[in-house]
Amino acid sequence: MAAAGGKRKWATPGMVVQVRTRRPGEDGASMVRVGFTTSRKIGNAVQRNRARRRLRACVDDVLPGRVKPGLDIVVIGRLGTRDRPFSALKDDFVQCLKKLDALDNGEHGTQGFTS
RNA sequence: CCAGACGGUUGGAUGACCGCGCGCAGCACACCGAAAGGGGCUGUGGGAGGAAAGUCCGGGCUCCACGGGAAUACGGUGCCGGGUAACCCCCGGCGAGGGCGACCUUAGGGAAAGUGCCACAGAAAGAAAACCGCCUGCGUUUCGACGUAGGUAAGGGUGAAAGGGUGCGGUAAGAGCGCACCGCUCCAAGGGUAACUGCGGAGGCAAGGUAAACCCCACCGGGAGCAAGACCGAGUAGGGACGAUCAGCGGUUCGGCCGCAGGCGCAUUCCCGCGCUAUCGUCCGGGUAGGUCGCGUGAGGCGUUCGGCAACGAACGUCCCAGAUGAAUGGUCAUCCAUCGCUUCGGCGAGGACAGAACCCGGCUUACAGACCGUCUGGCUUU
RNA sequence: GCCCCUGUAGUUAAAUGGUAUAACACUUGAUUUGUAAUCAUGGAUUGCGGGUUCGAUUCCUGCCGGGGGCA
Repeated sequence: MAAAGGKRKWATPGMVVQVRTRRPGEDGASMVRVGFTTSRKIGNAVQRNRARRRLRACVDDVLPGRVKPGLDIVVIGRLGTRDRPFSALKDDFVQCLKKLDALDNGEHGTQGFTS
C-alpha cells in the first residue's frame, strides 16, 4: 500500500509499475519485495489469475541481479496483460524499471524477494 | 447431388525446460507460533468440465424442531404404464395440434359441486335474447306507409366467441320441423395392464369460453444449509469459585459479616419496591481471532455378457481418478492437426469455441469454434 | 459458496387481465423586442424470449441485468 501511494510510477500497455525505496530502519533492507495487483477490470477470477501469473513469470525472468536492493515494487495488471506477447511484456517491464531509475549496474546478488 | 429431420461421439496432439498447489516416501532443521498447528529440501505420482455455469428441481450428509395419528392451512405435482434412492427428471404409449414427409410441440384431471369474469362493440355474452329485417291478424291510411298484438334465429350488422354445418323438402314467413351426408352427445360388442380405441346402435342436438381466475378431487411435502456442523484454542472484555486488602457512618460473634447512606440500572419526575456495587492475585468454564477436521471408495468410472422395444437393471472382471481456502492447472519453445488471410502455388503470416472445481451425487436449463459417426424423409438426375 | 429482493418515458413513481397514467426534465410550435412563466405538441418493443388467454405490465415458465444479506 505504501508503494502504491507513492509518486514513482510508470505505465506501459502491458502493465503499470510503482516503486518505493524502503527506509533504512525497516526489515530486509537489502531485499527486493514485489507485489502484484490485478483488478476486476481485467476479467473474472481465472483471467485475473492468469494475468498475475504472467506478470510473475515476467518478473522472475527479468529481475534477478538487475535491480537496486531495498526497493518495494508493485506491478499492476492491465487489460493488455492477458493478450500481449511475452517478450513484449518483458520489454515493458525493463522499460518501466529504466524510467523509474530502479536498474542496478553494479554487482549485487539476488538476496531473494517476496511477492 | 440438393434441401431437411433425428440421435450419438469428441471438445486440438506429441515432446522439452522452468514454475504452482496436493498426495506418498526419504532426509534435515529445531525455523514461525503462547498453544493448537504450520513450515524446508530431494525423489516420485497424479492435477478442471460437458457444461465445472445458472442455482431451477430431487436426494445424500449435518444441525435444529418434534410422543403417535388425523384434520385444517400453506406450497407443489396433475393423461396412462414403466424406470429410479428420489424428482417439476427419463423411457414407452394414448389423446390433441402442426408439417407433403422424416418428425416436432403439448401444465393434457374436473366447467351437469359452486362462485367469479368475458372490456369495447353488439338487441342479446348464457337454462339468454327480437335492433334492422321477414310473415300473419286487427286498426288507421294522404295507398307511400304507420300503429298495435303475435310468429320467426333464414338474412343484415357487432364481436375472439351468437346455442351444429351444407343441400333438399317444408312453411304465411321460418325453424332438426322432416330427410341425406358430415359433425356432436349417450349406450356399447370386441381389443388393450391402463390412458384410450371403438364394430354396432340410439338421440334431432342438449351442456359457450376461462381452473398458468377462485375452487373441487387425488397424491406429495417439518425447517435450515458445508459460511451446515465437530474438535483444539491466544489476547482483551464479561461470568463463576477461592484467597487477600480497603471503605462515608454505625454495629460486630472481628467474617466484606450486618444495617444505613451514596452511586448506577429497571424509558421519564416523586414515593415505594427490586437488582448490582471497590482493588489485587490464583483457578475454572463458555466463547472470539487463529488452527484442524468435515474433504472424497462414491446411488463411482471403464469393459464384457445377460434381461428389457427403451429408460434401466443384474452378474462378472478391472481401476482409484483434483481437493485449493487472499484460493493451485501457468510461462516459453519445437513439430504436427483443424481454421482464416495473402500467394509468384514454392510458401509466408495470423491463430485455437463456450468457458475454470470449492461438500458430494441424479436431472433440467442456458453458452459453445469446429470435427466425426449413424438412422431416416422430400426433391432432381441416371440405371 | 449459499440465501433473498428488484427491473415501466431521460428521472421518480402509478396502473382489477381490457387505449400503459402522472410529476419533473427534454423536443417542436405559439405568446414576448428577448428570457422566464403560460398554452399547445411529440417521445415507452413495460429488461429479453416462449406459453395460457379473444386480449398479458399483470398469470406461468426460461434467460439477462441491478441491489442486499450470511463467517
